[in-house]
Amino acid sequence: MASATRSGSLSGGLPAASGSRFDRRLAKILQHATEVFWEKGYEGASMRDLSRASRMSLAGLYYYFDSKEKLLYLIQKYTFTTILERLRQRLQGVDDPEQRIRIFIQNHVEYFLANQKAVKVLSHEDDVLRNGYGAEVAAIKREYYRICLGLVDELKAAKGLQFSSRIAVLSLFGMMNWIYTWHNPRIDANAGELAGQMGDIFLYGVCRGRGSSGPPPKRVSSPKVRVM
Amino acid sequence: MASATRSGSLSGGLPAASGSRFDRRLAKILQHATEVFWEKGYEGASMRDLSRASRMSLAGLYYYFDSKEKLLYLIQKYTFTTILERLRQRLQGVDDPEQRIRIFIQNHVEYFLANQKAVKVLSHEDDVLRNGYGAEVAAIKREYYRICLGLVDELKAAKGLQFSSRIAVLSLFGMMNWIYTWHNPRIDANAGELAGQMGDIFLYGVCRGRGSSGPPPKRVSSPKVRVM
DNA sequence: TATTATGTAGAACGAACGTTCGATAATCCT
DNA sequence: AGGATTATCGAACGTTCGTTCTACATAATA
Repeated sequence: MASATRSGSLSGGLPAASGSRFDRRLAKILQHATEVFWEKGYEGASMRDLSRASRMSLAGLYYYFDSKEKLLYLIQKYTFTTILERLRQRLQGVDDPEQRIRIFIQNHVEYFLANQKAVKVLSHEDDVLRNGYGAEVAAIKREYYRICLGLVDELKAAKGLQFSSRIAVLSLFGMMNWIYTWHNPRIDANAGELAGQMGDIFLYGVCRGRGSSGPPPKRVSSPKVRVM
Repeated sequence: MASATRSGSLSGGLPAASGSRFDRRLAKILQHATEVFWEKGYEGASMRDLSRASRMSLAGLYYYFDSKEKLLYLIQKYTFTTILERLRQRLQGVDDPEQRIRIFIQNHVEYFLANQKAVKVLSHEDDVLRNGYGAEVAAIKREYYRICLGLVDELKAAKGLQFSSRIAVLSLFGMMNWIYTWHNPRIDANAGELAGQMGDIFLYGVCRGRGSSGPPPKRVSSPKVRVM
C-alpha cells in the first residue's frame, strides 16, 4: 500500500536527490535500474537483475513502483524533462539564430555524454512504453523536436535559406543521438569540442547546401536493384 | 538432425531465394522473423511469436536453425553482407572523391529505406550477439566503417581539408542510421532525394567547417551544470 | 513506551520462456 | 511401389519471468 504516484518531487516536478526518504531511495533505485537497462536492455533485464543491483529484495522494489513498465517511464520522463528544462534556461537572452542552434547542440551533446546510460535507455527503449506512459513521453519528445524545428526556421528566415527543415533537424538528431553507440571517452573529444564540430557540419551544411548560391551539386543516379 | 550450418547458399555466400528447398524455406522464415524482431525487438519476441508468424510449429522451426540467437545472427549477417557487396559494385569505376562519398550515402540510405525492418534489427539489436556470432558481425561492420573512413580521407587529401575523419564519419552514420526511427514514406522524400540532402549537409559541412578558410566559428561556452 | 506508519523480505503464484523428444507426414529416389 | 530421407508436429521439459501475499522489522509519533 504505497508506491509510485506518491513520490513527492520525482513524479511531479524534479530533482530526485532532495526530498523525502522515499524520494531519495527511489532515486537510487532508478539510478541502478538505469545501469541495468543500459547493460541488458529493458526486455532483457529482469526484475531479479534490478533487485540484485539495488541490493533490495524483489518484493521490496514493488514498494516503490508498481510495475517494471512504470519504472522505465519514470527514468525516461525524468531524463527528458531535465534536458528540456536546461535547454530553456540556456536559450534565454540569446538572439542570434546561429548561436541559438549552437546552444541547442551543445546542450544536447553535453547531456548525452554526461548521462550516456540514461540516454541510451531513453533512445533505445523508445517504443516499449504503452498507452498513457508512452503518450506522455512522446509528448515531451515532440515538444523538444518542435523547439529545434523552430530554431532552424529562425535561421532560414534570417539568412533567406531554403531547405527542408524537417530533414535537416532529423539529420541533426541522428548525428547527436548516435553518439552513445560509439563515443569512447579515452579517445574521443569532450562534449564542447564534439558539439562544436557537429555544429560546424550542420550549420555550414545547411547554409551552403541546396537552395543557396553555388552550382547545383551533382547527384547520383540510382540503378535498379533487387531488394531481398 | 539437420539445421543451420547446412544451408547451402545462405550461410556461406548469398542469395537466399534461390537454392535448395531448405534454403528457400529458411529464407522465408528469416523474413518473417525479421518482421517480428522489428515489431517487438529481439528479447521481446518469443519463439512462439515467430512460430505464429511463420505458420510453422515451434518444434518445426528448430529444424532450420538451432537457437534464437543464431537466427538473429543469420539475419544480421545476410543484411550487412548485402549492403557491403552492393557498395563495392557501385564504387567501381568512380574516381571523384566527392562523388564516391555521394555513392556511399546513396547506397546506404537506399538500402535502409527499402529494408527498414531488417535494418532496424541490425542497428537496434547491435550488441545482443555473443562471442563468435557477435565478433563476426562486428568484423563486417568494422570493414564497412573502414571503407567510409577511407572515402573521407580521400576527400580530405584531394581538397586539402583538415578535420577529424572519425567524428565526421560517425556523424554521417548517425544521420543515416537514425532514419529508421522517423521516416514516413507518405510524407518524406524518397531515398534519392534524402541521400542528396544528407550528402549536401555532410559535404558542404566538412568542406567549409573548421580548418578551411573563413572566420573561425563562434562557439558556445559551457556553463557549470549539475548532472543527475 | 506503546502505537501507528513506513519500509523490507521469503516464499510462492501462474504464465511464458527457449528448447528437446519421439512420432508422424510428406517428398524423393530407384 | 517401397524404402530412405526430409520436413513437420504435439506435448512436454526445466527455467525464468513479473507480480503478489503475508509476515516481520524499523522509524516516527504520541
